[in-house]
Amino acid sequence: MKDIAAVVGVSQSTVSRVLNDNSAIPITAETRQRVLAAAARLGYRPNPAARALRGARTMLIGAVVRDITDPFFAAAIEALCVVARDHGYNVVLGHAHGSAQEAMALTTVLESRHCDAILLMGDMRDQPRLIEDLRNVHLPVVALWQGTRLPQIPSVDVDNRRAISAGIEHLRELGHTRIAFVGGSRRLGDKRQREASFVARMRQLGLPVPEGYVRHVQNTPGGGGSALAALMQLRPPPTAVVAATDVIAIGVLHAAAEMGISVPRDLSVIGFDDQPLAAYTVPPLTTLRMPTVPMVLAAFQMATDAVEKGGRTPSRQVFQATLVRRRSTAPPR
Amino acid sequence: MKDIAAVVGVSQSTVSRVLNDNSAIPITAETRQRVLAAAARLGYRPNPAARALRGARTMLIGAVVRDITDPFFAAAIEALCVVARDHGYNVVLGHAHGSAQEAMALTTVLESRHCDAILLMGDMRDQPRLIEDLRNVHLPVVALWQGTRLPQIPSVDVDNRRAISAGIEHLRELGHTRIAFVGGSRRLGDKRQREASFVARMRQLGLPVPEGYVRHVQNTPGGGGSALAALMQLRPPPTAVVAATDVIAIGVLHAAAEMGISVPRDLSVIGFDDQPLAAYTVPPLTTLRMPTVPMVLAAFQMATDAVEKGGRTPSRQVFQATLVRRRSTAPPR
DNA sequence: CTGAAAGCGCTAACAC
DNA sequence: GTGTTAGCGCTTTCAG
Repeated sequence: MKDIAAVVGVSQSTVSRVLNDNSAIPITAETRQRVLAAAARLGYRPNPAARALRGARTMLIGAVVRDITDPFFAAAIEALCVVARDHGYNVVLGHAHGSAQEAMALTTVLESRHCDAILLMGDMRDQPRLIEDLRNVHLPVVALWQGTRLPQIPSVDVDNRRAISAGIEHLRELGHTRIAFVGGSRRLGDKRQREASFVARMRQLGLPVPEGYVRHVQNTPGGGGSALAALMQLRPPPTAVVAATDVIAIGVLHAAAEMGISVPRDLSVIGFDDQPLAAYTVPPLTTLRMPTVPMVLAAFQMATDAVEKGGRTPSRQVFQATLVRRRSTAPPR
Repeated sequence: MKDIAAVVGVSQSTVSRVLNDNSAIPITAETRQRVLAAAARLGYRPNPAARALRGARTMLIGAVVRDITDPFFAAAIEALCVVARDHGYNVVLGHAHGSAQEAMALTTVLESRHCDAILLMGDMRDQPRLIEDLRNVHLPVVALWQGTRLPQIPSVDVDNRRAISAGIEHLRELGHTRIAFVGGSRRLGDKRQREASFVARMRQLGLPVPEGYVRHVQNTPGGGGSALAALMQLRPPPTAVVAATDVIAIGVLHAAAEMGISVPRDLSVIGFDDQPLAAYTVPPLTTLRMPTVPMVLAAFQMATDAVEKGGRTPSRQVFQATLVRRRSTAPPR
């Protein structure tokens, strides 16, 4: 910028004013043109670091995500990228994979001072240090799919209770009574809520939840597969499975095919999320659709509002999931 | 930092030296302790902007990705996150989705001055402006899966020719001769190379490539489905399909099931990438495994080496894909 | 309307 | 061993 000031023969401050379109301070049209021309010619690019130093926003939003492998979160991140870019922001990715590297999470957070705000995607309660750090950092933080209320942190969640109820209702209408649930191994966030909701709702409807009908596995297709293997040993085995996520449901579908169990004839399967591939499984997966884009948008706006207004307004938005009927569910034999 | 200097009663530079573990300049153990204590008490966090202003690295690496929806790229980004964090870096996501918003790509790049280096993931040739910008920016750029040699830009690629040959070879050993190919709609990067390799190799083996046996569709499951529908109208229809990506292959599997075509009995399908879900499709997908993690690591190291050494060393690394035999391929009827 | 100058938080010569 | 000082690139009063 100094260079361009020198070339044009004006002061740096004038250049700054032109380049920032500072409407409060009028500039001669001619000066403006000369500056603009010189800037273009010299290939001037503002240095964000210097701007940031002056207290300007970095236009970066941090996303701390539990597990990027999960296609559901991948889709969420994509949504965030789009939303962010539409608002002139870019996204910085952190991830809090495995509590072993918890110490490293610290670094992630420290580095995140680059950002104007932070989005927590997924439950981070097993990373107390991270949350502690976040509380100290003087940045807006919004929790998405935290699945549990974190004091002082505004959050955007899905109504797991109603969603799971809708899933059970669908199966019940088809005539199922022996319904199993496959949830996450660590009892975290949404998965924990879904499991609790499942048990509560089944009881409420007077449906049995026999020993072994609620399983905890890793949130992977492999996890879903091993859960199904175990479920099919039970006497009597379930005629339907509600999976806590589509990833698990995909594993159930896969394992069923391997075991020669026909879906939906011998077994109905419901997933949760409606991730992009859910419509293309064999058979297509009936699932509870997460309104991912609206949720991400809401979280983003809560975050940027907080950046602009400065204040932290602990609030909470809850979205509803909707049942998508495809062909992995049918009446029991 | 000024505060902590004031509290301890030493100069700012001393504080800086302690906090940066500057071993060249010795500090009294006692002073160090006092500084550290004060820093902890005051909850001091270094301001990265100020550091960056001094010319220090931002420890951010930019990833410009073609399409984050693609689970393959999602996996690649995850790999990058892990690699980056192991080296103290964070990842900034840009994306160049659709050439309509090409102008916006400019912004992405401008913003990317935050970063120490940039990784291009996927072919960006349809975004000439982006590439132009990148050339002007004085940052190390490494292209991953560019699928085409970009002048002056070091790249990491997979050997599409050999991979596709291995796929064809596998089908030929099983006894297939009527083999179709489903590739990307825009003739870009890897997908283009794979298609060209397919045609070349088939000719070389003296196998027919009838009219309509090479299809161009969107890189989505839906694309794979519509391609299969078209292929099955052909007389004679193919007995095997080589898909340019697993995403397309998943769509083919799905469509086959819908159409009552049994895989692998009536049709063999080969994918490309071995994305996480490929092992859990119904039936499990035979595919050409991309060595994603080594490739990402290589690209990351090329980028950071360039950051450290300062020089741009145009170079190119090529990795081999390996055939993973699962159950979507079998001898033709 | 434009210029001069201070300062954002930090580092690195250089001096003591 | 520690303090002083200048300056990274930019914005922003405050004077002209």
